[in-house]
Amino acid sequence: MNYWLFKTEPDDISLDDIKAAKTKGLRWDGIRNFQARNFLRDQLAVGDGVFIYHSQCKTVGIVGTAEVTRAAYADPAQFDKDSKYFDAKATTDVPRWFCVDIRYTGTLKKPLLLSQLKADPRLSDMVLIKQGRLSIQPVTQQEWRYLHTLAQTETES
DNA sequence: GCCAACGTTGGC
DNA sequence: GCCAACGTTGGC
Repeated sequence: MNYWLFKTEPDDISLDDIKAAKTKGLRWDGIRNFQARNFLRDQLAVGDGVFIYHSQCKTVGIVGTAEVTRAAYADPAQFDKDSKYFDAKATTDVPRWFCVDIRYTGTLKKPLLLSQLKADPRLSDMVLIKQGRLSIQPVTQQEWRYLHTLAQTETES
C-alpha cells in the first residue's frame, strides 16, 4: 500500500467531479510527463491512497482523497488523433502513456493550503515542497498520516 | 499575465 | 553526448 498526490486544475477536473463519479470512479489520464508516467505505470496499485490537490486556482492545496481502483493501462487518448493528448510516437504494441482509475473517498474538512504546507517544518521533505512541477508524486506514510491529523478527513464512500 | 524552474528536443 | 533553445508547469 502506497500513497500519492495527484495534481489537477479544478477548472478541468475538480474534487467535486471525482465525487460526482461516485463508486464508478473516473479515469486519470492525460499524464504526459515521464517522471509522473513512471510512478503511474510502475508503482501505483489498486487500493493505494491518493491526495487530490488543486493547482492553478484561488485555493491551491490538498482538498480531498481518493483511491486507486484500477492499475496502469495504456491511455486511450494517445491513439486518438482528435485528442489533444494524441501522440504519433505511441503504438498499441508499445504505448508511451498510461492512466489509472480512481474513486472518491473523502473531502478534507479544511483544505490544506500550499502556503500552510510550505510553512510546516515537518513537511519540508515532501516532494510537493521540494519539486514544484510534478503532477503525480509519492507521499510517505508518515506524511499521509500527519496530513490527515492536520485535516481530519471526513470519510464517505 | 509574469516569470522561475525544469524537462525535452534537436543541432552539432 | 553536450548544451542552447524551447515549451510547459504552476505559484504568485
